[in-house]
Amino acid sequence: MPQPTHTTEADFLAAYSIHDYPIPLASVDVCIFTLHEDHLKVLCVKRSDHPHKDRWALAGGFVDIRGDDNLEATALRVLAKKTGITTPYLEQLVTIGNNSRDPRGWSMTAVYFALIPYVALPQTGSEQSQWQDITIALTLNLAFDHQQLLAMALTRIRAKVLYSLIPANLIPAPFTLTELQHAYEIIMGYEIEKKSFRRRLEREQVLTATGQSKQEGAGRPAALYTLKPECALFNFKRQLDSE
Amino acid sequence: MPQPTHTTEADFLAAYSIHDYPIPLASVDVCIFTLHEDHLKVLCVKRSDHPHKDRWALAGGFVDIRGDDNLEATALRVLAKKTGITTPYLEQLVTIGNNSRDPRGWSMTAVYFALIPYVALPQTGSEQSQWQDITIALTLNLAFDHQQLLAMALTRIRAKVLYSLIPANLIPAPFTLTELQHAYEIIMGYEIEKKSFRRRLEREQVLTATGQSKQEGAGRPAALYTLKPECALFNFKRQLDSE
DNA sequence: TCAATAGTGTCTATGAGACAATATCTT
DNA sequence: AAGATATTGTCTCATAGACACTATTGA
Repeated sequence: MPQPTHTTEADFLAAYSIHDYPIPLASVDVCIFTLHEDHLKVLCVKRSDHPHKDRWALAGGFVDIRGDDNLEATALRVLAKKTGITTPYLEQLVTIGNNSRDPRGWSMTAVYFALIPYVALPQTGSEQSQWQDITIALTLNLAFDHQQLLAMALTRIRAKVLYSLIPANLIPAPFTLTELQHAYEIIMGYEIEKKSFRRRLEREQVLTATGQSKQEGAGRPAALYTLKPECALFNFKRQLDSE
Repeated sequence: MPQPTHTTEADFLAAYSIHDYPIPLASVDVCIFTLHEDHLKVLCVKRSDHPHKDRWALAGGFVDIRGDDNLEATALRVLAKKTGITTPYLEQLVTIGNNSRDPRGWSMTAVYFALIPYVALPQTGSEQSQWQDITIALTLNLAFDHQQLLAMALTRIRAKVLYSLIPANLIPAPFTLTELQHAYEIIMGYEIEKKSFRRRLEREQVLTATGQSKQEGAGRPAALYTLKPECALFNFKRQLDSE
């Protein structure tokens, strides 16, 4: 790709056009997770248009370089459109770029995952979106490479659950310690020791007691807590047993 | 962005042009690390052209959608061009996309870091590349947002050194346990206990003894090992103390 | 009082840190 | 033998798991 030589940067930029070279499509896909009725769910969208019309897919969209200040803004726009939620836990998972994932051409997608407390989905626009149980979603033959992206997101979440506080982002606050532990157990797929679980939280002082309590049927009321905002990204140094 | 409706996917794709919408520039940047003379070094390139002409930068380049099968191929191409190395440890770090990082326009870059044993740099082409000591590199006022990218790469590596085998990728194989431990210590910035270090390696059986040994001046010869290929991505469950 | 749920006490097991002791080289 | 470097033995400490025990509520 030979280029003329320019004396100043301004000179160079004035002559520069991105259309001199073909460039990839740029998109963002978001695995939006929540917990509902004792199951981990992911938001799936029924595609209303080509390509892969009428197949289920993850939430996603092209980067709008006029409207989106940055990649995260694209992710938040996609998320807000589908769920109405504007302050999720949002983490970049991976970026995939190749010529085979999208029939429209060489495509580069930044994949994020978002964790939110359950909300009923507003059905906006022509695309139908739905919370799908994870085990179901993995059998839906999702569009593009979304099956693999979802699998990667699950792998990441199941790794992080062992040493982070991410499940706190999947349930409404305030929550009881039992509710929080239950969120961990649903993601992990097995039960953990109540005492170990509480000891870690206590030792690291990552929760705030609201002073309120909540009663589950009969039995002693449980204290309610919130996650300290400054501890949202806290990582324990030692992991829980991986079964 | 209104679009006509198409009956079939083939119909849709035939009418599709990526130039209907403006899209970001797509690039890959690579923090190439090595260990040399008891220091962690990063490969820096003196930019021979605008923008940021004559400033130091990380290795990087635009995605070539005709030549690169995928993003990793772009990273490997950049790496091979600068170092001649084709089989590095290569890990995706983060992807940054915004309108401010590159004066040429909205730019999306997938950032990788590569870990390689030291090699003298072939000086190919017009751009001068050099191994820079990390502490120096952080003061070079790198081009674009490369200062931040380098800082992120360092953060990632210093986190992973506590529970992974990544330092083994920075030294030539085979290596002695003392050499490997030294690689860890350079990255960590403090010394660790020989016994703990060796115990972990022994317990997890992640190294292969070559049967050879190597003598460092006077003193007992040290056994030589290589990293088992299938353990390249092994993670210890517990971390070393973070000082 | 009993059932149910929340919360605690405490013993064991694992694996990291500390550091002393032993082994195998060169000079 | 002395000095240097490699390798191992073993005690201590921190933290997770197991599990029994106590606490507080409604019926």
